[in-house]
Amino acid sequence: MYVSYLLDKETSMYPGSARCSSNNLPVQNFVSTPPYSDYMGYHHVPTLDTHGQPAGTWGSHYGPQREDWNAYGPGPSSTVAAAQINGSSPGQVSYSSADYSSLHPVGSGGLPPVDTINTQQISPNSQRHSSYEWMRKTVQSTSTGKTRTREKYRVVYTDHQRLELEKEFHYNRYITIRRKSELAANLRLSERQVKIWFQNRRAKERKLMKKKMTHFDGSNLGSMQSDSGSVSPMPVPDQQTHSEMPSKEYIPSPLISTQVPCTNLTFMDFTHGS
DNA sequence: TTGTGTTTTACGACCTCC
DNA sequence: GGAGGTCGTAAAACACAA
Repeated sequence: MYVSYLLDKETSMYPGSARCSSNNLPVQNFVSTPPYSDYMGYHHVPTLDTHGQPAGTWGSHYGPQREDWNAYGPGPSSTVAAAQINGSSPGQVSYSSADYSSLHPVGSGGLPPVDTINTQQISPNSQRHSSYEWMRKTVQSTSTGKTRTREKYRVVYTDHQRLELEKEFHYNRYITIRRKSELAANLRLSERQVKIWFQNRRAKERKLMKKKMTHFDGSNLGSMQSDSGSVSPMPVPDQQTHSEMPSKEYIPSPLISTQVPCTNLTFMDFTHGS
């Protein structure tokens, strides 16, 4: 299944990375336990607790929501860094998909003030996060002349954030407005970040499928062909027709297997529980 | 340690739909 | 017109070979 793939990927991808080594809990816990044995049949049931932890503290380890990070101050970056590296781990917490918004209304949860987080103290990557000086600077794109503030440019999501996003992605590749709002609130991300993450994730999937198709082109393409002879490994939404795009009131279907493509790398056994 | 390739966030341009 | 889609791309973050 993909989540285990993700986790395996994560552990192999960041064997000694700040993400893993600093989080202490999330990834290690995920991997050391049976790969989401209780997650195999992920159906978005409200009682789902992927970590065997009582849901209820979701998001408490994340800083304030970063929607546009109004002042572009040091807070958000240190927040994310803190979320990644703080001994308090997102992995300790879990959420119940359907009801976590009620459990954790936005802005609640006793989130620690961002400015109370000492990034130098908590970050093994302190060489990266220790100074705010670089954040104050503005990056000037040489080709376009566009400017971006560095702290705005890119943050690294925690393993936990990414895991939850992946889970949601497995449930449905197109997130509803409501779920986006819930997820954003509970992951301490902005809705925009969640939206963009899904966009990027779909792009990644298309890229992988394209890569796969080019691989099959030279080998056993025949096995990928449908009865009509057309190659349709996955229902890629047509940009022109948006045939796969959800309507604004799109209701996610629990029939994941009919919506989520199966590749040997990604979406496997998601509805079969083993 | 360093150079290089890949992945991950984030954005802009452009499109369709409501 | 706004929201959200894809596509292309920038650049940080990361992995890994030399």
